[in-house]
Amino acid sequence: MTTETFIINELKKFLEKNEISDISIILQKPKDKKFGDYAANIALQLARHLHKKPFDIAKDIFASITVDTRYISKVEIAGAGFINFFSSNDYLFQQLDLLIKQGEKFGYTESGKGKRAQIEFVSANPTGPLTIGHGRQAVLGDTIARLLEMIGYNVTREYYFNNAGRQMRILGDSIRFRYMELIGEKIYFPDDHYQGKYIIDIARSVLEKHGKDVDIEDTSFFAKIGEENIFDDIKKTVKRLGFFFDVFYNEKSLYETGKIDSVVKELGKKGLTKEEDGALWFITTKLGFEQDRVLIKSTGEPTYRLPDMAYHIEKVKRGFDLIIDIFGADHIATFPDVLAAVKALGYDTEKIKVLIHQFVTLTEKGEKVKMSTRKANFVTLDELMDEVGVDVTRFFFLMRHMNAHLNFDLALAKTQSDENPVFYIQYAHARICSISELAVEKGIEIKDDCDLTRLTMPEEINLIKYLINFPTLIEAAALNFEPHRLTNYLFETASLFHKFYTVCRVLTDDPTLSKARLSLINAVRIILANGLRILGISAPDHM
RNA sequence: GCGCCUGUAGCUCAAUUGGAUAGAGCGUUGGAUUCCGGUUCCAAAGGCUGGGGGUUCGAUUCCCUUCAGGCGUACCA
Repeated sequence: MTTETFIINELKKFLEKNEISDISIILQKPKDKKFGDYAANIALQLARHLHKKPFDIAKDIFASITVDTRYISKVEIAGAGFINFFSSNDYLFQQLDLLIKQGEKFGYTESGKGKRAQIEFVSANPTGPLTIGHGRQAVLGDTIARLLEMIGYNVTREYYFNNAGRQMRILGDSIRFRYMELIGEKIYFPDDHYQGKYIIDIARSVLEKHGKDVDIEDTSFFAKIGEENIFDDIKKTVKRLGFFFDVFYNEKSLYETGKIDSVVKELGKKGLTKEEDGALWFITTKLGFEQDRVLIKSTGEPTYRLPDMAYHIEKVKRGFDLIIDIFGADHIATFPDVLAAVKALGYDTEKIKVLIHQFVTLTEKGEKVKMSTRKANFVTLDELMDEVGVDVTRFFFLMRHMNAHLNFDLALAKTQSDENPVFYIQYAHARICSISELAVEKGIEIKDDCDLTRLTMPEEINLIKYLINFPTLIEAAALNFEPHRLTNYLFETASLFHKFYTVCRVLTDDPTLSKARLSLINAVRIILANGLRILGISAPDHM
């Protein structure tokens, strides 16, 4: 049992005794230490209910609580009627011991055990290298997947793509024109085609591999080679970021298996489609939307919407307990009607969570840099990693709430300075490793003779309290899909460690104290390493 | 016009999902090292949480309104 469940049980007893049922007990962790380690606002909640002053209710509750020193050391009433609980040191030491024994396993929980999650992200069509915008999404998606794995989920990382249609024709033509240019033909390169240098590189590779006799009218040949090249690069970029996709889902397969047709038919049966101006429309106005949407253009080509519906139906059918879509803010309007169709056809959309992240604003020397694949004045994800490294790239993308615009100051990111929090955290890890090595040199070894009760300084106790909260934090970050909580937590952990370090010497003349402190910093190292692992960031022994 | 997101210290951002005196980093100013890694630590200054109403014991958080910025508002994806 944890202190938290102990306190909740005590409060429940009070509620049962007074036959109160419609109140949920919420324990908070006060920011200010003088308010204890856990605070209950239950008396304030009950005030209206019982028509009594909160403070008087708090007094009644206070009287009913037994102080079990295995969990708590004291209870206080404060303010208008908060009840504050203080953890006992016995409990802290026991949890610290558990942390050290579990080591790299510490932080795993089981609330998602046996459940399967699918998370779809990046899903960029193969028309160019991944940009910084994709980078934010890639890192967010992978880290959310890692967090879900921490709480027991089995996670499928999925990439959905479309290698047909207008965009691919433009890609094919872009390469074709560059190829013609290379073999000495005079060409006009249209403004709305892909301008990037990578197109010329691909054209050159076509020339090297296939010579000068390629059919220069065959757009689809060039498109196919372009797709292969670009996908190879995308996969390399993703690998470099530190993960891989389990599934690349080709939109085309939805046509081949008849799933697209079946969506059209089913929507038709429900009376949700109509033909107008040669196109087939989805009558979204029947479902409460402002305007109807085109499903199949008058040219006979479907819009993105139709395969998206079929794809999401497939996701539900595949039996996942949790389905996550990550989109950039520019796709904000594209999913409500897709989900509405899925729902209208009788599939459970409750399991689908759509996460929207805001854009990355790239600034260089105070000037905004506009990103566009078509125009090619973008900075690619690879270029960014070349400049600042994988660790900094990942951390920067994760440290902000995804709803907030991310201001990526390229100049600042390029300077690998101490302004960067990732170095601060890694430095703490390296410093601990260094101390531990020195301890070994001095012949100080911890076996089973470590007396944690020697840890009594406020800096030590604060550190322990913060460390043992790690599993709770992971759980919250995972369930809310908020990786930035973990970056903040690790920064704070490093900070508490550095504060401890300046006040408490680890290797002293007192062998039992030294061993206790060595255990403590080992616990810090475990937390930093486990946390960084979840973020996909290295935890170096030396820097 | 309408929809979604955002607005918190000079700058970049937090705030335990409605809690107690709104916190960090950078920057500014001033300090700390005979000793385990100074890429560290301590302190000071800096705020009407964009403005105005409301809901209640209590609001940065929820509701209304207004202002500012971003993204959408396609027979592009």
